[in-house]
Amino acid sequence: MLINLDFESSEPIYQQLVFQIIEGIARKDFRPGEALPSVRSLASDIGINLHTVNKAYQQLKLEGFIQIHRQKGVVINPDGVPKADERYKQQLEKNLRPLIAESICRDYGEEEFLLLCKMIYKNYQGGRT
Amino acid sequence: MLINLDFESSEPIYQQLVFQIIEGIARKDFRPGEALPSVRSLASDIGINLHTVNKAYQQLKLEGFIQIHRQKGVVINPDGVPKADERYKQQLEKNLRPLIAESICRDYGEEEFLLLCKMIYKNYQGGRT
Amino acid sequence: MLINLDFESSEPIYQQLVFQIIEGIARKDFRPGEALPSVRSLASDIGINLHTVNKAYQQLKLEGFIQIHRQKGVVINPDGVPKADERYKQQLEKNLRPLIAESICRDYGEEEFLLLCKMIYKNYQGGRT
Amino acid sequence: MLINLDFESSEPIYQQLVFQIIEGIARKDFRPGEALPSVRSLASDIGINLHTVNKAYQQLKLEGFIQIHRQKGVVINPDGVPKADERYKQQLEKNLRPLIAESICRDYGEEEFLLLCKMIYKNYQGGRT
DNA sequence: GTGGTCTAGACCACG
DNA sequence: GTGGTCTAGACCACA
Repeated sequence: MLINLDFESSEPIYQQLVFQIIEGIARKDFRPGEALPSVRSLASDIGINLHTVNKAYQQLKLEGFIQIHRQKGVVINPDGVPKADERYKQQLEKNLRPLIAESICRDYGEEEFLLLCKMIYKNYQGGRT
Repeated sequence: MLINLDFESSEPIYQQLVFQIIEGIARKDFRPGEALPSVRSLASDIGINLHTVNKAYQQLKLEGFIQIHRQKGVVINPDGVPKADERYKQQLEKNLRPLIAESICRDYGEEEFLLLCKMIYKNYQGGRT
Repeated sequence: MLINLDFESSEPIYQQLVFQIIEGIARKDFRPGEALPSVRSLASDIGINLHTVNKAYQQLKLEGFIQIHRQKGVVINPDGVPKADERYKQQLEKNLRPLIAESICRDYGEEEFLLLCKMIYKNYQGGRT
Repeated sequence: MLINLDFESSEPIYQQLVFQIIEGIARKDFRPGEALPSVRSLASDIGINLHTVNKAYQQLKLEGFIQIHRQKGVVINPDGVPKADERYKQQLEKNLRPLIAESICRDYGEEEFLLLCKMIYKNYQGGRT
């Protein structure tokens, strides 16, 4: 399990961790039902506090990515991640708008932008490396 | 000038302000060379702290969107916004990755995603409303 | 004997087990004097730890629902469950208060609430299914 | 603001706190838009750690009871608490079932049970004392 | 001064 | 051994 944190970044560590795990799921490094390391072991592995890991796990649980079983530890949601609903789409649009607005200002054309997206998509769909 | 702030959001107010102005430029509500309200007047207009407006303006200046002159006040950069450079593209990709990774997890297909982007592009290119 | 456990729930398994058995008594699936499976057999039936079943049985014994005999095994209390006493009523009120307070906040009216209670009562009094 | 915590109870302090505030809203001690004490001041007032108060506030925020404004502090949701939805009703039923099942076992009749509920309802609707 | 984040260390319930 | 809870103390971004 590869976790790549940037301790210099202003992005909270727990959020970076959340994203790294989501990325792992997208890349199919983690399959539904697969176990994740315990709070403690992951924390010591990457050298951060267990509460930080716990916060990331709690958020992933809230969003339906993982399940936390008492004492059995943490597993990727065996039923798969909840599908995109209306709320998610609105959130996604809200997140995309600033990126696109700035791209327009900087003359970064629509074609280039879409190409970049496709490139990232392809990057994930390469599957387990 | 329409400024739409969400005081309940976890997004800092100064960042919301930064984005609203960038959006205005993208939508061509603000043209190069056009004047923006002074820190004081904008702050009192939307009922927020001077420092908050100032922080937003400073960031916009740093990124080349505006110029701040002691006498002439604040104007949209007459030379236009700096074009997208390599650094910007990397930053953009870094911002897009989490959005795309989560979309994949949620079965929100590439086509839909690209369609959403196009819609937002079209939305901005409608021009001055 | 139908036992329905939710291993993802934050409610401890032994408490779920306790409640399932209480529910069985309320529904008259279990009659006074009737035998319950031994700790061992129940544990292996539902695939949980011996200690977990034991903890549930101990709690049921403490509250007077069952009797545990070294030889005869576990039986539903032949004298019936102890009647509601003052202590029980206070406990019940303490448990109901949060539910009712939240219902009020959420505009879930008293009539609806009482109707829901009646429905649950009726549901149990249907008798052995 | 009266907060009554039982430090002996097995119920987590933060949950007791959550309930006390919900109770305050139900009793109309707290009106929509009204400010709540800051995390720090409430923590020192009742002699607990600020993180414990924070956890309670975060949960109340998640459930829509309060809003947390950056730096402006905490206020009761001005739009009122979200109405009871289907999910809430199911949760409520799930919480009521064990209470009712045990009542049936203990010969605590339906009439008495409903009377107790009504009593609690009346108790809250007395309004601000 | 406010909430957000992170660290550190401790105890407990659970299985 | 696991997650859940609580405490304590620190720094930072925000307004």
